[in-house]
Amino acid sequence: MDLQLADSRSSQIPPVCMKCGVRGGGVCAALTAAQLQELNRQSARQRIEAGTEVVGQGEEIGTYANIMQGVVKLTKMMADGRQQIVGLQFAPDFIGRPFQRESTLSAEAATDTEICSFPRAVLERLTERTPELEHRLHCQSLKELDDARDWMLTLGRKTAHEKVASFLYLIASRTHCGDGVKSSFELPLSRADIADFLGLTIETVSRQMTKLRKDGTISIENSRHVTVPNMERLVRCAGNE
Amino acid sequence: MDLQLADSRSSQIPPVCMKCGVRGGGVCAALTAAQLQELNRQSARQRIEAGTEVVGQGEEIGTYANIMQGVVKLTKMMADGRQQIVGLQFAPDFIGRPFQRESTLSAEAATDTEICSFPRAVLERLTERTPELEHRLHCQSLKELDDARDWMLTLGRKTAHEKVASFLYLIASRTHCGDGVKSSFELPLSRADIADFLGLTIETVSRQMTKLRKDGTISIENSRHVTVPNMERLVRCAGNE
DNA sequence: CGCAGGTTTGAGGTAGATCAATGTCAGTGG
DNA sequence: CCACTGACATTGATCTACCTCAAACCTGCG
Repeated sequence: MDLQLADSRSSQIPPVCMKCGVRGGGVCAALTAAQLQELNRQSARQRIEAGTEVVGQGEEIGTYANIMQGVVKLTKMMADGRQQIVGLQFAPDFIGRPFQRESTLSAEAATDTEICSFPRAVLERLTERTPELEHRLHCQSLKELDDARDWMLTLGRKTAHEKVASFLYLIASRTHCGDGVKSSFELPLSRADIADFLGLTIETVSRQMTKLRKDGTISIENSRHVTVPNMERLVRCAGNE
Repeated sequence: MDLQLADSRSSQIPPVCMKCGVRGGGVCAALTAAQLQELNRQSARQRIEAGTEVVGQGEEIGTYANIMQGVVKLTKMMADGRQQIVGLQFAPDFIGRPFQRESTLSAEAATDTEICSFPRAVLERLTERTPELEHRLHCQSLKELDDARDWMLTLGRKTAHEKVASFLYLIASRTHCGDGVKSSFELPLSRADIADFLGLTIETVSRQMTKLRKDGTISIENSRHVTVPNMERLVRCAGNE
């Protein structure tokens, strides 16, 4: 034990962690009360406005973070400005690429977001001592890898129609309010972001959305709010049969 | 120590492992001699012909494996037969998705391949006891994730010309024979596979290859053997500036 | 009201798909 | 040695899904 504090408070879970809605689901669940104390001493809850960058492509990684609320998009950009969203993260996901000094992508808040961030070094120290923490991080990496590969199939082999349906299905399943048949939700992304996620243009996204609306597959309350009367039908449109 | 054997031989690295060319680079490097013994008792070296499936999409995962030689492609298939390669693995990569019963993709030998395979349960038992092993697996997952995300940019935002150049560059860098300027290599994939990797058709791949040849960016000895006189030029074609 | 940011709609062009033919090369058997 | 076969690759002609460019349309806001 290289923890200096040994009084009774050191074994209490910090109040902010007690209140944290995502502690059970996030990587913090792997930590003891004492470790949470240690982490907590160097972490900061932050509100981040939509559109703000958390880490930049090519920048040194200074901090990691947990998402407490909101949606964060991971994007890659080419030298000429073409852009691709390569991942969407929701609470209680962990943001950051362990074991690497420089980020190969940029992380940006898609919606107004709350994160709990802490210095790189603190997490790495904890990871070395806590196999369960590395296990949690590993599981998250594997989940992200599964997501990425699913999306590669979408990007490489689906039509624009199927891509847009796949996207709506993805958001519906992450936001999961509804009864399994019907579903209604806010889109966390603008049309431009959706286009960057699907490898399409804004116009094509828009056209496919109106096509799905005219089909009756979805209805659009306003450009950000969508409801799906019959989920199975959307799944069929997405090509997942 | 729940290891039963305690004689001197139990602390020797098994002969087959001593001869193994990839032990240093693969996940086995995390294991003690005793653990290698344990793993070795249940593992099998296998030669696998090009085109043979190792695990199938939707099948239960029975075994994991290390690639000793050759190239393995990871593919996803839609219900109607459309297909996408979502990853290429080279020696000494580990094949398998830890902590999951059923495979969401299929792994198939792209070239004639040698693997060292072992039952799922053995690896999982070792992982629980050996944080260093999980760390190695974690690092491999992260590397695969980086690769997947790089490729998402390629799939979503690059032109057919750039895609083919990116593929050639990828193979050149993995095969790394050459001096950094010039490079010459065997393609481990048929035109059909390349098309499935790039989200294109065979015909488009072929046309872009001949275009690159007529440019002088590459020369094609035979359909499988390519040489790149100037690597930087290929990189420029790939859109990586 | 007018203006700005995001979204939709329209007209026309093009990269890449599709369909079909031809070419190449390693076997195989006469 | 040369014809025949089958798998794979290239080439050509046409078609279409998606892009590009341009205009109109919200919705909120000073």
